[in-house]
Amino acid sequence: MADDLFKALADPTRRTILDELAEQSGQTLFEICSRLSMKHRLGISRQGVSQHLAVLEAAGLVETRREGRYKFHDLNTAPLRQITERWPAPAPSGPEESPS
Amino acid sequence: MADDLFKALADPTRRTILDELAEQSGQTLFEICSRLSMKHRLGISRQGVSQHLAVLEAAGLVETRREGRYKFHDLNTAPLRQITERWPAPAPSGPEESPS
DNA sequence: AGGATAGGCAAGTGTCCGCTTGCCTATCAA
DNA sequence: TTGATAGGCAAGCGGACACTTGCCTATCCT
Repeated sequence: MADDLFKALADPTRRTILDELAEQSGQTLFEICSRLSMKHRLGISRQGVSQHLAVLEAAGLVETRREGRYKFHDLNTAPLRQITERWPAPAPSGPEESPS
Repeated sequence: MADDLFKALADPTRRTILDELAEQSGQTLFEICSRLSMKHRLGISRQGVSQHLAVLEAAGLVETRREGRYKFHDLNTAPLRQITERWPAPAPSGPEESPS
């Protein structure tokens, strides 16, 4: 379950894709391809990007909607919360309200 | 930079180690080894765990302090923040104070 | 219909990485 | 000093994964 999330985040190209979708949501596969190529100088094939998107979708980080022959991709940051929830920041050492 | 962080989180055994250090900080290599073996039924060699700890330390997620022949390991959750900072939650759609 | 565009499936390849094995160093106790 | 404990270094192996290539399906436009 969480395995898919961390595996998806492990690849730098996939993280760049998330960056692009954060900047502009609803991009198609070809748009993402050209952005990776132009902005980030990433020489990667269309199928490579498609496979990355599949991994991101399996992790719940990307959601897709189909319209005709277009498939739009949207970022979903919700799964990222379980990371900081799993290893929460330590309780502050200063004086605190006792919640008992 | 962030590369080390995500790579460190990518492995399930390393995430379990973080769990153990979150539960009890300041464990030695041998303590972590026996916990992985007993609690989690993970058959892994001492060197395997040692290598995992090195990766976690390179990512800043684990800090170590040496005392005599013992080396204690502590969890540091601070690097996790850059994840949620990189892809922040979308602005709420409800009525909001205009910050202009 | 037919071409063009947007995307998908599957097999093959090279590389990185998790893990083990074997040996070495350092600190402590008897 | 000798043995035991805690940890480190380096080479080697096997599997997972990112990426490519080649071909196929679906939708749109003229």
